[in-house]
Amino acid sequence: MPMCAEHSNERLSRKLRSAGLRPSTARVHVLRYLDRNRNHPTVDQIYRSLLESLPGLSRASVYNSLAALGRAGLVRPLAMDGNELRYDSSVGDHGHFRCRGCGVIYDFDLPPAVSASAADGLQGFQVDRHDFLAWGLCPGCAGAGR
Amino acid sequence: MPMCAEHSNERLSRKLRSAGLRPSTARVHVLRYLDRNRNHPTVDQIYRSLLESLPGLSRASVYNSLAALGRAGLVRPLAMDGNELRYDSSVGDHGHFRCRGCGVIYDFDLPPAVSASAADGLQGFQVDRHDFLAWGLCPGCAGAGR
DNA sequence: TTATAATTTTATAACTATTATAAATTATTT
DNA sequence: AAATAATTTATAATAGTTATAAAATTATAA
Repeated sequence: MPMCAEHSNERLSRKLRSAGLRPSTARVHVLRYLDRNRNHPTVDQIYRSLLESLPGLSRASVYNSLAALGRAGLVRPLAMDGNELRYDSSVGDHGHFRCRGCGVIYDFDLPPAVSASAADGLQGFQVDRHDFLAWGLCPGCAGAGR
Repeated sequence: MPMCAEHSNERLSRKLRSAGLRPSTARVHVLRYLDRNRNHPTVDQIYRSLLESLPGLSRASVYNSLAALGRAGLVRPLAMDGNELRYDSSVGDHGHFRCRGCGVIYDFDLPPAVSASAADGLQGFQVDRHDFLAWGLCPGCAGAGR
């Protein structure tokens, strides 16, 4: 049974090219990692994981790739606290909830009306991107009484 | 005509006490600064400005004060990019828009329905706080054709 | 009021995430 | 295949934040 790595690479390369980006090794791997890991990883998590299959990969290259992917709209950054930046490959309209108990960041659906009516308060502004962020306790941690 | 500095201090001290915080010099000054500067200042901006009237003030003290004020719900942190943290003394429900042209962060009203219906997607979650963030170009910068 | 305890601040150092730089490499174009 | 442009690497520098211990302040109790 053949591995489909080449096919997957081809698909990702095409995705990068059609977004106007060269499909460099680092970019393909970063994009694939984010496609497969929908848990909003930090830059460090991405770097450490890719390093196993790409010895010699540099942190700067991961930062560069993420910045390029972000500019192209293929991924989006997520800053829920001041320090570390996380990345999300789900580009569709959804919000983010961070649990202060377990630290997990959950995606949640935004009714289309939310984004639309938020825009009502932004007449005359040109909105490139938006996000609805919430903090608190997830059902599990709330039940555990934290 | 008398200055009202003492009155102002008294008011802020009471505000701190009723929030369960000791009205230390640093906290009073940080809170007053945020009350008067609604432009979402960075920690560094707060520190540098207070240093003029409070020589000897340390950065750590500003960080400590802001953390205490944040826990008490008197101010709220705002992270619109990965690096620097800003603070907002408007605790009411509103969103934030950052212009990539001039860098200004604008407040905008959120129709009450927005927060309510966003909560629909968070059944079972206990939401402590939330924020609607948007990025793009403000009317002025959009007009200037950036 | 004085003594005691708890909290807060200061000064400093350490840490972490990110950005900048220049040389080497890689990909694209001619 | 050679030339050009873009990307990556390795390293250093920067910036923002957190940790630590001693000193100072504030609150509580005698």
